[in-house]
Amino acid sequence: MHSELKCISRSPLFANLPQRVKERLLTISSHREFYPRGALIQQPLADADGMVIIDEGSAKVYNVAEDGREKIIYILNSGDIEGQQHLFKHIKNYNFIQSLEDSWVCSIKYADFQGLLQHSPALSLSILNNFGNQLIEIERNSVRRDLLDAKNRIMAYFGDLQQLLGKTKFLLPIKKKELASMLGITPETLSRQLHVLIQEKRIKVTGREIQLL
DNA sequence: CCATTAATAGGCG
DNA sequence: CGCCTATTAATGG
Repeated sequence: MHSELKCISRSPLFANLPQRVKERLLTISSHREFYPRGALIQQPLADADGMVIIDEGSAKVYNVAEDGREKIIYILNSGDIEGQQHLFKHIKNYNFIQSLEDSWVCSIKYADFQGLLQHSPALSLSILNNFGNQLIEIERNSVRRDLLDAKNRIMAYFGDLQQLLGKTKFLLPIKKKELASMLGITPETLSRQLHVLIQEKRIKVTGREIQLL
């Protein structure tokens, strides 16, 4: 058991699977490819018929509009997987995935993975739960975008981080430009609303460090 | 270091 | 609030 097994075990999605299933996963996954900061891990229409797992590092999943503006769909961190939706349907239009820092990435071919799914109820359940969680997150973001103004979207995001990290003081995991893209606002609006929030004594900002008051 | 990118500021619709 | 432009700050090679 070297880094290959860790690569899969590290992901919450696979961590609690029986040992033999993990071992099978190993045989169908490619192991720890290195992507330097800024490298494209996947791009649309590329022949990428696999799921990716971020072993170490982080990446952004995004699309670009005609005018070149990019919209971040979500951020992947260590242990996160992307692309499992294509397990059930082959869609040609993939998103861009770009590493945000030097990262190590594993991948699994759909066909292989599907075969394994049929033999492991535990793995199937694991995938279902992952789908559920992802759906909840997407719905929540969607509601926020529709119902909250920029300032409250920002605070809602900070609230998430607070809950996730258990701290009221934390570093933003991404650049403010990218945060703006995630929240569906412009960097200028983010900058301005942060100032408003500071003046309202609701937060304190030092570079990427956020302190909730 | 310098060059590029990110962040902020101000004006306007 | 988004878009545009100007200026400054941060980054990374």
